[in-house]
Amino acid sequence: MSNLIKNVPPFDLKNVLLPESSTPNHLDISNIRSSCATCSLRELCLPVGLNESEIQELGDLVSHKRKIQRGGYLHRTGATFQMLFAIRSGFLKTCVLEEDGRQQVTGFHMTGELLGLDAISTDKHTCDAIALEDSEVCEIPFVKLEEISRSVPSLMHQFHKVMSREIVKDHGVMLLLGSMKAEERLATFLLNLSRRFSIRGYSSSDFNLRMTREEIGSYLGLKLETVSRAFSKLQDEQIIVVDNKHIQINDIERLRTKMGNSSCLT
Amino acid sequence: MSNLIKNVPPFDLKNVLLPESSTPNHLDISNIRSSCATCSLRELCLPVGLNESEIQELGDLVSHKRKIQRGGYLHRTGATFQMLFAIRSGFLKTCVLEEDGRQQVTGFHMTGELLGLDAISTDKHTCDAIALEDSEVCEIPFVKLEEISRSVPSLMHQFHKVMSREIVKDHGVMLLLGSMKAEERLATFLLNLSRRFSIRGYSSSDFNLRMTREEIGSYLGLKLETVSRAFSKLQDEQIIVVDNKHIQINDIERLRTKMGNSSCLT
DNA sequence: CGGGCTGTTGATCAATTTCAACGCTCGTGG
DNA sequence: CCACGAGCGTTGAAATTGATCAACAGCCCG
Repeated sequence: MSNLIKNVPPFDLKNVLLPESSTPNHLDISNIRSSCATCSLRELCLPVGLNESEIQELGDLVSHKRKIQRGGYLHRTGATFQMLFAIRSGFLKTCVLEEDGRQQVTGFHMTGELLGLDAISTDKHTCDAIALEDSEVCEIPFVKLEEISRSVPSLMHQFHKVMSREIVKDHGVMLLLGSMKAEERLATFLLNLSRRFSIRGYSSSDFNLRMTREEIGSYLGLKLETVSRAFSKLQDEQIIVVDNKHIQINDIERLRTKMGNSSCLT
Repeated sequence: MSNLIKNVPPFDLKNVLLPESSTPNHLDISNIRSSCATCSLRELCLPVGLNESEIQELGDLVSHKRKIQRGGYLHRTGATFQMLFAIRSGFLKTCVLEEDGRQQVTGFHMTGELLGLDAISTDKHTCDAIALEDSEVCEIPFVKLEEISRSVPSLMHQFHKVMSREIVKDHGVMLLLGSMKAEERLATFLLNLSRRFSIRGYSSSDFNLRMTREEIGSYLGLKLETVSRAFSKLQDEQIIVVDNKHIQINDIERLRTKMGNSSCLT
Protein backbone atom coordinates (compact mmCIF):
# COMPACT_ATOMS: atom_id res chain seq x y z
CA MET A 1 0.00 0.00 0.00
CA SER A 2 1.78 3.08 -1.21
CA ASN A 3 -0.85 5.57 -0.17
CA LEU A 4 0.32 6.86 3.15
CA ILE A 5 -1.15 9.88 4.80
CA LYS A 6 0.65 12.90 3.50
CA ASN A 7 0.33 15.18 6.46
CA VAL A 8 1.26 18.66 5.55
CA PRO A 9 2.13 20.47 8.79
CA PRO A 10 -0.91 22.29 10.16
CA PHE A 11 0.61 25.64 9.38
CA ASP A 12 1.83 25.91 5.86
CA LEU A 13 4.65 28.40 5.65
CA LYS A 14 2.76 30.24 2.97
CA ASN A 15 -0.04 30.83 5.39
CA VAL A 16 1.80 32.93 7.92
CA LEU A 17 -0.41 35.57 9.34
CA LEU A 18 0.12 38.85 7.63
CA PRO A 19 -1.51 42.00 8.91
CA GLU A 20 -4.67 42.63 6.92
CA SER A 21 -3.42 46.06 5.95
CA SER A 22 -0.45 44.60 4.16
CA THR A 23 -2.58 42.84 1.59
CA PRO A 24 -3.04 45.20 -1.31
CA ASN A 25 -5.86 45.08 -3.76
CA HIS A 26 -3.91 42.96 -6.12
CA LEU A 27 -3.57 39.69 -4.32
CA ASP A 28 -1.12 36.90 -4.70
CA ILE A 29 -3.29 34.19 -3.29
CA SER A 30 -0.42 31.96 -2.33
CA ASN A 31 1.07 34.59 -0.05
CA ILE A 32 -1.80 35.60 2.15
CA ARG A 33 -3.51 33.62 4.78
CA SER A 34 -6.46 31.82 3.42
CA SER A 35 -9.56 33.87 3.79
CA CYS A 36 -12.95 33.45 2.27
CA ALA A 37 -13.15 37.17 1.62
CA THR A 38 -10.34 37.02 -0.89
CA CYS A 39 -10.88 33.52 -2.20
CA SER A 40 -11.72 33.22 -5.83
CA LEU A 41 -14.08 30.41 -4.97
CA ARG A 42 -16.53 32.56 -3.05
CA GLU A 43 -19.25 31.91 -5.53
CA LEU A 44 -18.84 28.16 -5.38
CA CYS A 45 -18.14 27.47 -1.76
CA LEU A 46 -19.73 28.10 1.59
CA PRO A 47 -19.75 31.92 1.27
CA VAL A 48 -22.46 31.86 -1.39
CA GLY A 49 -25.05 34.44 -0.51
CA LEU A 50 -23.24 35.96 2.46
CA ASN A 51 -22.37 39.63 2.71
CA GLU A 52 -18.89 41.00 3.25
CA SER A 53 -18.86 41.02 7.02
CA GLU A 54 -20.40 37.57 7.20
CA ILE A 55 -17.78 36.25 4.84
CA GLN A 56 -15.15 37.84 7.03
CA GLU A 57 -16.44 35.92 10.03
CA LEU A 58 -16.37 32.73 8.08
CA GLY A 59 -12.92 33.52 6.78
CA ASP A 60 -11.60 33.97 10.30
CA LEU A 61 -12.43 30.34 10.90
CA VAL A 62 -10.48 29.08 8.00
CA SER A 63 -6.94 29.82 8.87
CA HIS A 64 -5.42 26.53 7.86
CA LYS A 65 -4.87 25.16 4.45
CA ARG A 66 -3.62 21.70 3.78
CA LYS A 67 -2.01 20.17 0.76
CA ILE A 68 -2.51 16.60 -0.27
CA GLN A 69 -0.34 14.99 -2.87
CA ARG A 70 -1.79 12.84 -5.58
CA GLY A 71 -2.65 9.51 -4.04
CA GLY A 72 -2.60 10.92 -0.52
CA TYR A 73 -5.45 10.71 1.95
CA LEU A 74 -7.36 13.75 3.12
CA HIS A 75 -9.03 11.57 5.70
CA ARG A 76 -9.59 7.90 6.36
CA THR A 77 -12.62 5.92 7.40
CA GLY A 78 -12.91 5.88 11.17
CA ALA A 79 -10.73 8.91 11.76
CA THR A 80 -12.08 11.38 14.29
CA PHE A 81 -14.02 14.20 12.74
CA GLN A 82 -13.05 17.75 13.51
CA MET A 83 -12.83 19.63 10.27
CA LEU A 84 -14.89 20.05 7.19
CA PHE A 85 -12.78 20.51 4.12
CA ALA A 86 -13.44 22.97 1.35
CA ILE A 87 -11.57 22.09 -1.79
CA ARG A 88 -9.44 24.97 -2.95
CA SER A 89 -7.85 23.23 -5.86
CA GLY A 90 -7.43 19.72 -7.13
CA PHE A 91 -9.60 16.70 -7.45
CA LEU A 92 -10.51 14.00 -4.95
CA LYS A 93 -12.55 10.87 -4.70
CA THR A 94 -14.39 9.55 -1.68
CA CYS A 95 -14.89 5.85 -1.26
CA VAL A 96 -16.11 3.35 1.25
CA LEU A 97 -14.05 0.25 1.76
CA GLU A 98 -15.91 -3.01 2.19
CA GLU A 99 -14.81 -5.76 4.49
CA ASP A 100 -14.05 -8.00 1.55
CA GLY A 101 -11.55 -5.51 0.18
CA ARG A 102 -13.48 -4.04 -2.70
CA GLN A 103 -14.08 -0.33 -2.69
CA GLN A 104 -17.04 1.68 -3.84
CA VAL A 105 -16.41 5.22 -4.99
CA THR A 106 -19.18 7.44 -3.59
CA GLY A 107 -18.15 10.64 -5.28
CA PHE A 108 -15.66 12.73 -7.21
CA HIS A 109 -15.07 16.18 -5.84
CA MET A 110 -13.65 19.35 -7.25
CA THR A 111 -12.89 22.95 -6.42
CA GLY A 112 -15.36 24.68 -4.14
CA GLU A 113 -17.01 21.52 -2.90
CA LEU A 114 -17.26 20.58 0.74
CA LEU A 115 -16.00 17.27 2.13
CA GLY A 116 -16.61 15.62 5.46
CA LEU A 117 -20.35 16.13 5.80
CA ASP A 118 -20.91 12.41 6.31
CA ALA A 119 -18.77 12.49 9.44
CA ILE A 120 -21.02 14.80 11.42
CA SER A 121 -23.41 11.98 12.20
CA THR A 122 -20.99 9.89 14.25
CA ASP A 123 -17.97 12.15 14.74
CA LYS A 124 -16.02 9.64 12.67
CA HIS A 125 -15.36 9.82 8.99
CA THR A 126 -17.35 7.15 7.21
CA CYS A 127 -15.28 7.10 4.05
CA ASP A 128 -11.81 7.64 2.70
CA ALA A 129 -11.05 10.82 0.78
CA ILE A 130 -8.14 10.43 -1.61
CA ALA A 131 -6.58 13.01 -3.87
CA LEU A 132 -6.59 12.08 -7.55
CA GLU A 133 -4.27 14.98 -8.25
CA ASP A 134 -2.28 17.30 -6.02
CA SER A 135 -4.91 19.19 -4.10
CA GLU A 136 -5.33 21.88 -1.53
CA VAL A 137 -8.15 22.24 0.96
CA CYS A 138 -9.27 24.75 3.55
CA GLU A 139 -9.89 23.28 6.95
CA ILE A 140 -13.05 24.44 8.65
CA PRO A 141 -13.29 23.50 12.32
CA PHE A 142 -16.83 22.22 12.55
CA VAL A 143 -17.42 23.16 16.15
CA LYS A 144 -16.53 26.72 15.33
CA LEU A 145 -18.64 26.71 12.21
CA GLU A 146 -21.66 25.80 14.31
CA GLU A 147 -20.71 28.43 16.84
CA ILE A 148 -20.43 31.22 14.31
CA SER A 149 -23.52 30.17 12.45
CA ARG A 150 -25.48 30.98 15.59
CA SER A 151 -24.73 34.63 15.04
CA VAL A 152 -24.75 34.52 11.25
CA PRO A 153 -28.10 33.03 10.25
CA SER A 154 -27.38 33.24 6.56
CA LEU A 155 -24.25 31.17 7.05
CA MET A 156 -26.26 28.57 8.91
CA HIS A 157 -28.85 28.54 6.17
CA GLN A 158 -26.22 28.30 3.46
CA PHE A 159 -24.66 25.38 5.27
CA HIS A 160 -28.01 23.63 5.46
CA LYS A 161 -28.44 24.17 1.75
CA VAL A 162 -25.09 22.60 1.07
CA MET A 163 -25.98 19.54 3.11
CA SER A 164 -29.36 19.31 1.48
CA ARG A 165 -27.82 19.57 -1.95
CA GLU A 166 -25.60 16.65 -1.05
CA ILE A 167 -28.69 14.60 -0.27
CA VAL A 168 -30.34 15.57 -3.53
CA LYS A 169 -27.18 14.72 -5.41
CA ASP A 170 -27.05 11.30 -3.80
CA HIS A 171 -30.65 10.68 -4.80
CA GLY A 172 -29.64 11.46 -8.35
CA VAL A 173 -26.90 8.87 -8.15
CA MET A 174 -29.31 6.35 -6.68
CA LEU A 175 -31.57 6.94 -9.65
CA LEU A 176 -28.68 6.43 -12.00
CA LEU A 177 -27.56 3.25 -10.31
CA GLY A 178 -31.05 1.93 -9.92
CA SER A 179 -32.50 2.45 -13.33
CA MET A 180 -29.98 3.27 -16.03
CA LYS A 181 -28.04 1.09 -18.42
CA ALA A 182 -24.31 1.28 -18.83
CA GLU A 183 -24.30 3.74 -21.68
CA GLU A 184 -26.86 6.00 -20.01
CA ARG A 185 -24.80 6.03 -16.86
CA LEU A 186 -21.65 7.02 -18.64
CA ALA A 187 -23.45 9.74 -20.60
CA THR A 188 -24.90 11.10 -17.38
CA PHE A 189 -21.50 11.01 -15.76
CA LEU A 190 -19.81 12.87 -18.61
CA LEU A 191 -22.51 15.51 -18.72
CA ASN A 192 -22.19 16.00 -15.01
CA LEU A 193 -18.44 16.48 -15.25
CA SER A 194 -18.90 18.73 -18.23
CA ARG A 195 -21.27 20.99 -16.34
CA ARG A 196 -19.08 21.14 -13.30
CA PHE A 197 -16.00 22.00 -15.33
CA SER A 198 -17.95 24.61 -17.18
CA ILE A 199 -19.14 26.27 -13.96
CA ARG A 200 -15.51 26.55 -12.93
CA GLY A 201 -14.50 28.25 -16.11
CA TYR A 202 -13.07 25.26 -17.91
CA SER A 203 -14.19 23.89 -21.23
CA SER A 204 -17.39 21.92 -21.03
CA SER A 205 -16.50 19.90 -24.09
CA ASP A 206 -12.84 19.16 -23.68
CA PHE A 207 -11.31 17.90 -20.48
CA ASN A 208 -9.11 15.34 -18.85
CA LEU A 209 -10.46 12.69 -16.59
CA ARG A 210 -8.58 12.43 -13.34
CA MET A 211 -9.78 8.96 -12.48
CA THR A 212 -9.19 5.52 -13.92
CA ARG A 213 -11.75 3.42 -15.73
CA GLU A 214 -11.97 1.28 -12.65
CA GLU A 215 -12.83 4.25 -10.45
CA ILE A 216 -15.46 5.41 -12.92
CA GLY A 217 -16.83 1.90 -12.96
CA SER A 218 -16.97 1.74 -9.20
CA TYR A 219 -18.85 5.02 -9.06
CA LEU A 220 -21.26 3.99 -11.80
CA GLY A 221 -21.79 0.43 -10.61
CA LEU A 222 -20.07 -1.07 -13.63
CA LYS A 223 -16.95 -3.10 -14.30
CA LEU A 224 -14.04 -1.30 -15.85
CA GLU A 225 -14.37 -3.27 -19.08
CA THR A 226 -17.97 -2.16 -19.41
CA VAL A 227 -16.93 1.45 -18.91
CA SER A 228 -14.28 1.05 -21.57
CA ARG A 229 -16.76 -0.44 -23.99
CA ALA A 230 -19.28 2.31 -23.31
CA PHE A 231 -16.60 4.91 -24.10
CA SER A 232 -15.78 3.10 -27.33
CA LYS A 233 -19.42 2.92 -28.28
CA LEU A 234 -19.97 6.65 -27.74
CA GLN A 235 -16.87 7.28 -29.81
CA ASP A 236 -18.04 4.98 -32.61
CA GLU A 237 -21.23 7.02 -32.71
CA GLN A 238 -19.09 10.16 -33.03
CA ILE A 239 -20.61 11.67 -29.93
CA ILE A 240 -17.29 11.93 -28.14
CA VAL A 241 -13.62 11.45 -28.88
CA VAL A 242 -11.70 9.44 -26.33
CA ASP A 243 -7.94 9.49 -26.09
CA ASN A 244 -7.17 7.69 -22.92
CA LYS A 245 -8.02 10.19 -20.17
CA HIS A 246 -8.70 13.01 -22.57
CA ILE A 247 -12.34 13.45 -23.51
CA GLN A 248 -13.81 15.65 -26.17
CA ILE A 249 -17.56 16.00 -26.44
CA ASN A 250 -18.56 16.55 -30.05
CA ASP A 251 -22.29 16.40 -29.81
CA ILE A 252 -23.54 17.34 -26.39
CA GLU A 253 -27.16 17.20 -27.50
CA ARG A 254 -26.88 13.64 -28.63
CA LEU A 255 -25.08 12.82 -25.40
CA ARG A 256 -28.06 14.26 -23.55
CA THR A 257 -30.49 12.06 -25.41
CA LYS A 258 -28.36 9.09 -24.37
CA MET A 259 -29.13 9.64 -20.74
CA GLY A 260 -32.84 9.46 -21.42
CA ASN A 261 -34.56 10.94 -18.40
CA SER A 262 -32.42 14.07 -18.28
CA SER A 263 -33.44 15.97 -15.16
CA CYS A 264 -31.61 14.39 -12.24
CA LEU A 265 -27.94 15.16 -12.13
CA THR A 266 -26.43 17.63 -9.77
CA MET B 1 -54.77 9.22 -10.64
CA SER B 2 -56.61 8.52 -7.41
CA ASN B 3 -53.95 9.91 -5.11
CA LEU B 4 -55.07 13.41 -4.36
CA ILE B 5 -53.57 15.47 -1.63
CA LYS B 6 -55.42 14.67 1.55
CA ASN B 7 -55.12 17.92 3.36
CA VAL B 8 -56.09 17.54 6.94
CA PRO B 9 -57.02 21.00 8.25
CA PRO B 10 -53.98 22.65 9.84
CA PHE B 11 -55.47 22.29 13.27
CA ASP B 12 -56.67 18.82 14.04
CA LEU B 13 -59.51 18.94 16.51
CA LYS B 14 -57.59 16.68 18.80
CA ASN B 15 -54.86 19.25 18.95
CA VAL B 16 -56.79 22.07 20.56
CA LEU B 17 -54.58 24.01 22.85
CA LEU B 18 -55.07 22.92 26.40
CA PRO B 19 -53.41 24.77 29.25
CA GLU B 20 -50.16 23.00 30.11
CA SER B 21 -51.32 22.60 33.69
CA SER B 22 -54.26 20.52 32.64
CA THR B 23 -52.07 17.74 31.29
CA PRO B 24 -51.48 15.34 34.14
CA ASN B 25 -48.57 12.94 34.42
CA HIS B 26 -50.49 10.20 32.80
CA LEU B 27 -50.95 11.39 29.27
CA ASP B 28 -53.42 10.42 26.64
CA ILE B 29 -51.34 11.40 23.67
CA SER B 30 -54.29 11.83 21.38
CA ASN B 31 -55.85 14.49 23.57
CA ILE B 32 -53.04 16.95 24.09
CA ARG B 33 -51.45 19.22 21.59
CA SER B 34 -48.49 17.63 19.99
CA SER B 35 -45.37 18.40 21.90
CA CYS B 36 -41.97 16.86 21.72
CA ALA B 37 -41.78 16.85 25.50
CA THR B 38 -44.56 14.34 25.78
CA CYS B 39 -43.99 12.45 22.55
CA SER B 40 -43.11 8.83 22.87
CA LEU B 41 -40.72 9.21 19.98
CA ARG B 42 -38.33 11.50 21.77
CA GLU B 43 -35.57 8.96 21.58
CA LEU B 44 -35.94 8.47 17.85
CA CYS B 45 -36.68 11.91 16.56
CA LEU B 46 -35.12 15.35 16.59
CA PRO B 47 -35.13 15.70 20.42
CA VAL B 48 -32.41 13.08 20.83
CA GLY B 49 -29.84 14.44 23.24
CA LEU B 50 -31.71 17.57 24.22
CA ASN B 51 -32.60 18.43 27.79
CA GLU B 52 -36.10 19.14 29.03
CA SER B 53 -36.18 22.87 28.41
CA GLU B 54 -34.61 22.48 24.99
CA ILE B 55 -37.20 19.91 24.08
CA GLN B 56 -39.85 22.30 25.25
CA GLU B 57 -38.56 24.95 22.87
CA LEU B 58 -38.60 22.48 20.03
CA GLY B 59 -42.04 21.31 21.02
CA ASP B 60 -43.39 24.85 20.88
CA LEU B 61 -42.53 24.82 17.18
CA VAL B 62 -44.44 21.73 16.44
CA SER B 63 -48.01 22.69 17.02
CA HIS B 64 -49.47 21.12 13.92
CA LYS B 65 -49.98 17.53 13.14
CA ARG B 66 -51.20 16.27 9.85
CA LYS B 67 -52.77 13.01 8.84
CA ILE B 68 -52.22 11.39 5.50
CA GLN B 69 -54.35 8.52 4.35
CA ARG B 70 -52.86 5.51 2.69
CA GLY B 71 -51.99 6.48 -0.86
CA GLY B 72 -52.09 10.19 -0.07
CA TYR B 73 -49.28 12.62 -0.68
CA LEU B 74 -47.40 14.29 2.13
CA HIS B 75 -45.72 16.49 -0.45
CA ARG B 76 -45.14 16.52 -4.18
CA THR B 77 -42.12 17.25 -6.30
CA GLY B 78 -41.88 20.96 -6.97
CA ALA B 79 -44.08 22.03 -4.09
CA THR B 80 -42.78 24.96 -2.08
CA PHE B 81 -40.83 23.93 0.96
CA GLN B 82 -41.83 25.27 4.33
CA MET B 83 -42.03 22.39 6.73
CA LEU B 84 -39.95 19.46 7.69
CA PHE B 85 -42.03 16.47 8.64
CA ALA B 86 -41.37 14.17 11.55
CA ILE B 87 -43.19 10.91 11.19
CA ARG B 88 -45.32 10.25 14.23
CA SER B 89 -46.86 7.05 12.99
CA GLY B 90 -47.24 5.20 9.76
CA PHE B 91 -45.03 4.40 6.83
CA LEU B 92 -44.15 6.42 3.76
CA LYS B 93 -42.09 6.17 0.63
CA THR B 94 -40.27 8.94 -1.17
CA CYS B 95 -39.76 8.74 -4.89
CA VAL B 96 -38.55 10.80 -7.77
CA LEU B 97 -40.57 10.77 -10.92
CA GLU B 98 -38.68 10.68 -14.19
CA GLU B 99 -39.76 12.48 -17.30
CA ASP B 100 -40.46 9.21 -19.04
CA GLY B 101 -42.98 8.27 -16.37
CA ARG B 102 -41.07 5.67 -14.42
CA GLN B 103 -40.51 6.30 -10.76
CA GLN B 104 -37.55 5.52 -8.56
CA VAL B 105 -38.20 4.96 -4.88
CA THR B 106 -35.48 6.75 -2.92
CA GLY B 107 -36.49 5.61 0.52
CA PHE B 108 -38.97 4.05 2.90
CA HIS B 109 -39.58 5.97 6.06
CA MET B 110 -41.01 5.08 9.42
CA THR B 111 -41.82 6.51 12.83
CA GLY B 112 -39.39 9.06 14.16
CA GLU B 113 -37.73 9.77 10.86
CA LEU B 114 -37.52 13.21 9.30
CA LEU B 115 -38.77 14.00 5.81
CA GLY B 116 -38.17 17.02 3.62
CA LEU B 117 -34.44 17.49 4.08
CA ASP B 118 -33.85 17.35 0.33
CA ALA B 119 -36.03 20.42 -0.15
CA ILE B 120 -33.82 22.80 1.81
CA SER B 121 -31.42 23.12 -1.09
CA THR B 122 -33.84 24.76 -3.50
CA ASP B 123 -36.88 25.59 -1.37
CA LYS B 124 -38.79 23.11 -3.51
CA HIS B 125 -39.42 19.50 -2.71
CA THR B 126 -37.39 17.32 -5.02
CA CYS B 127 -39.43 14.18 -4.55
CA ASP B 128 -42.90 12.91 -3.81
CA ALA B 129 -43.65 11.54 -0.36
CA ILE B 130 -46.52 9.09 -0.35
CA ALA B 131 -48.09 7.29 2.60
CA LEU B 132 -48.03 3.50 2.30
CA GLU B 133 -50.35 3.28 5.25
CA ASP B 134 -52.39 5.83 7.15
CA SER B 135 -49.79 8.08 8.70
CA GLU B 136 -49.42 11.06 10.92
CA VAL B 137 -46.63 13.61 10.86
CA CYS B 138 -45.56 16.59 12.92
CA GLU B 139 -44.98 19.71 10.88
CA ILE B 140 -41.84 21.61 11.76
CA PRO B 141 -41.64 25.08 10.21
CA PHE B 142 -38.09 25.11 8.93
CA VAL B 143 -37.54 28.85 9.25
CA LYS B 144 -38.44 28.61 12.89
CA LEU B 145 -36.31 25.57 13.42
CA GLU B 146 -33.30 27.51 12.16
CA GLU B 147 -34.30 30.43 14.34
CA ILE B 148 -34.58 28.41 17.51
CA SER B 149 -31.46 26.42 16.82
CA ARG B 150 -29.54 29.69 17.10
CA SER B 151 -30.31 29.75 20.77
CA VAL B 152 -30.28 26.01 21.31
CA PRO B 153 -26.91 24.78 20.05
CA SER B 154 -27.61 21.18 20.88
CA LEU B 155 -30.71 21.29 18.72
CA MET B 156 -28.69 22.68 15.85
CA HIS B 157 -26.09 20.01 16.32
CA GLN B 158 -28.69 17.28 16.50
CA PHE B 159 -30.22 18.56 13.31
CA HIS B 160 -26.86 18.48 11.59
CA LYS B 161 -26.41 14.93 12.74
CA VAL B 162 -29.74 13.95 11.28
CA MET B 163 -28.83 15.46 7.93
CA SER B 164 -25.43 13.85 8.00
CA ARG B 165 -26.97 10.50 8.81
CA GLU B 166 -29.15 10.89 5.78
CA ILE B 167 -26.06 11.33 3.64
CA VAL B 168 -24.38 8.29 5.16
CA LYS B 169 -27.52 6.27 4.61
CA ASP B 170 -27.62 7.28 0.97
CA HIS B 171 -24.02 6.23 0.56
CA GLY B 172 -25.01 2.84 1.91
CA VAL B 173 -27.72 2.59 -0.70
CA MET B 174 -25.29 3.62 -3.41
CA LEU B 175 -23.02 0.82 -2.30
CA LEU B 176 -25.90 -1.60 -2.44
CA LEU B 177 -26.99 -0.48 -5.88
CA GLY B 178 -23.49 -0.27 -7.21
CA SER B 179 -22.01 -3.53 -6.13
CA MET B 180 -24.52 -6.08 -4.88
CA LYS B 181 -26.40 -8.81 -6.66
CA ALA B 182 -30.16 -9.23 -6.44
CA GLU B 183 -30.14 -11.62 -3.52
CA GLU B 184 -27.61 -9.57 -1.57
CA ARG B 185 -29.71 -6.49 -2.10
CA LEU B 186 -32.84 -8.12 -0.81
CA ALA B 187 -31.05 -9.57 2.20
CA THR B 188 -29.62 -6.16 3.01
CA PHE B 189 -33.02 -4.61 2.65
CA LEU B 190 -34.69 -7.12 4.95
CA LEU B 191 -32.00 -6.76 7.58
CA ASN B 192 -32.36 -3.02 7.44
CA LEU B 193 -36.11 -3.21 7.95
CA SER B 194 -35.62 -5.77 10.69
CA ARG B 195 -33.29 -3.51 12.58
CA ARG B 196 -35.51 -0.49 12.22
CA PHE B 197 -38.57 -2.38 13.42
CA SER B 198 -36.61 -3.74 16.32
CA ILE B 199 -35.47 -0.27 17.40
CA ARG B 200 -39.12 0.76 17.48
CA GLY B 201 -40.08 -2.10 19.70
CA TYR B 202 -41.48 -4.42 17.06
CA SER B 203 -40.30 -7.89 16.27
CA SER B 204 -37.10 -8.01 14.31
CA SER B 205 -37.94 -11.37 12.82
CA ASP B 206 -41.61 -11.13 12.03
CA PHE B 207 -43.17 -8.21 10.24
CA ASN B 208 -45.39 -7.05 7.44
CA LEU B 209 -44.07 -5.25 4.44
CA ARG B 210 -45.97 -2.11 3.64
CA MET B 211 -44.78 -1.84 0.08
CA THR B 212 -45.34 -3.85 -3.07
CA ARG B 213 -42.74 -5.95 -4.84
CA GLU B 214 -42.55 -3.30 -7.46
CA GLU B 215 -41.72 -0.62 -4.91
CA ILE B 216 -39.08 -2.82 -3.35
CA GLY B 217 -37.70 -3.44 -6.81
CA SER B 218 -37.59 0.23 -7.60
CA TYR B 219 -35.73 0.95 -4.39
CA LEU B 220 -33.28 -1.89 -4.95
CA GLY B 221 -32.76 -1.31 -8.65
CA LEU B 222 -34.46 -4.57 -9.64
CA LYS B 223 -37.58 -5.60 -11.52
CA LEU B 224 -40.48 -6.88 -9.46
CA GLU B 225 -40.10 -10.39 -10.87
CA THR B 226 -36.52 -10.47 -9.72
CA VAL B 227 -37.57 -9.39 -6.25
CA SER B 228 -40.18 -12.10 -6.16
CA ARG B 229 -37.67 -14.72 -7.25
CA ALA B 230 -35.17 -13.56 -4.66
CA PHE B 231 -37.83 -13.92 -1.97
CA SER B 232 -38.61 -17.41 -3.17
CA LYS B 233 -34.96 -18.35 -3.22
CA LEU B 234 -34.43 -17.17 0.37
CA GLN B 235 -37.50 -19.12 1.34
CA ASP B 236 -36.29 -22.27 -0.45
CA GLU B 237 -33.10 -21.99 1.56
CA GLN B 238 -35.24 -21.79 4.70
CA ILE B 239 -33.77 -18.47 5.69
CA ILE B 240 -37.11 -16.70 5.64
CA VAL B 241 -40.76 -17.55 5.31
CA VAL B 242 -42.71 -15.41 2.89
CA ASP B 243 -46.46 -15.19 2.90
CA ASN B 244 -47.28 -12.36 0.58
CA LYS B 245 -46.45 -9.24 2.59
CA HIS B 246 -45.76 -11.11 5.77
CA ILE B 247 -42.09 -11.93 6.37
CA GLN B 248 -40.61 -14.14 8.98
CA ILE B 249 -36.87 -14.34 9.38
CA ASN B 250 -35.83 -17.79 10.52
CA ASP B 251 -32.10 -17.54 10.34
CA ILE B 252 -30.88 -14.01 10.68
CA GLU B 253 -27.26 -15.09 10.73
CA ARG B 254 -27.50 -16.80 7.40
CA LEU B 255 -29.35 -13.78 6.08
CA ARG B 256 -26.39 -11.68 7.17
CA THR B 257 -23.94 -13.85 5.32
CA LYS B 258 -26.07 -13.36 2.22
CA MET B 259 -25.33 -9.69 2.13
CA GLY B 260 -21.62 -10.37 2.08
CA ASN B 261 -19.95 -7.13 3.03
CA SER B 262 -22.08 -6.54 6.12
CA SER B 263 -21.13 -3.13 7.48
CA CYS B 264 -22.97 -0.54 5.44
CA LEU B 265 -26.65 -0.29 6.17
CA THR B 266 -28.13 2.45 8.20
C1' DC C 1 -69.27 -12.47 -10.29
C1' DG C 2 -65.86 -9.89 -12.86
C1' DG C 3 -62.02 -6.78 -13.20
C1' DG C 4 -58.02 -4.81 -11.48
C1' DC C 5 -54.11 -5.22 -8.79
C1' DT C 6 -50.53 -7.96 -6.84
C1' DG C 7 -47.59 -11.78 -6.71
C1' DT C 8 -45.44 -16.14 -8.54
C1' DT C 9 -43.20 -18.87 -11.87
C1' DG C 10 -41.39 -20.46 -16.46
C1' DA C 11 -39.02 -19.61 -20.84
C1' DT C 12 -36.40 -16.76 -23.52
C1' DC C 13 -33.63 -12.80 -24.39
C1' DA C 14 -30.41 -8.99 -23.60
C1' DA C 15 -27.05 -6.78 -20.91
C1' DT C 16 -23.20 -7.03 -18.16
C1' DT C 17 -19.59 -9.63 -16.05
C1' DT C 18 -15.93 -12.62 -16.31
C1' DC C 19 -11.92 -14.50 -18.32
C1' DA C 20 -8.33 -13.86 -21.35
C1' DA C 21 -5.16 -11.78 -24.49
C1' DC C 22 -2.78 -7.96 -25.88
C1' DG C 23 -0.99 -3.00 -26.48
C1' DC C 24 0.67 1.20 -24.56
C1' DT C 25 3.22 4.16 -21.34
C1' DC C 26 6.17 5.10 -17.78
C1' DG C 27 9.68 4.49 -14.45
C1' DT C 28 13.50 1.68 -12.78
C1' DG C 29 17.50 -0.85 -12.80
C1' DG C 30 20.95 -3.47 -15.35
C1' DC D 1 20.31 3.21 -23.47
C1' DC D 2 17.53 -0.57 -23.43
C1' DA D 3 14.88 -4.16 -21.20
C1' DC D 4 11.39 -5.18 -18.19
C1' DG D 5 7.50 -5.16 -15.30
C1' DA D 6 3.55 -2.77 -13.42
C1' DG D 7 -0.46 -0.32 -14.18
C1' DC D 8 -3.95 1.10 -17.25
C1' DG D 9 -6.88 0.54 -21.18
C1' DT D 10 -9.03 -2.01 -25.08
C1' DT D 11 -11.21 -5.80 -27.20
C1' DG D 12 -13.11 -10.56 -28.00
C1' DA D 13 -15.61 -14.71 -26.49
C1' DA D 14 -18.01 -17.24 -23.09
C1' DA D 15 -20.72 -17.33 -18.93
C1' DT D 16 -23.93 -15.36 -15.85
C1' DT D 17 -27.33 -12.37 -14.23
C1' DG D 18 -31.31 -10.01 -14.50
C1' DA D 19 -34.93 -8.23 -17.72
C1' DT D 20 -38.66 -9.21 -20.52
C1' DC D 21 -42.65 -11.64 -22.07
C1' DA D 22 -46.28 -14.50 -20.83
C1' DA D 23 -49.43 -17.28 -18.21
C1' DC D 24 -51.80 -17.88 -14.20
C1' DA D 25 -53.41 -17.67 -9.17
C1' DG D 26 -55.22 -15.16 -5.21
C1' DC D 27 -57.57 -11.34 -3.32
C1' DC D 28 -60.30 -7.32 -2.67
C1' DC D 29 -64.00 -4.48 -3.92
C1' DG D 30 -67.69 -2.66 -6.50
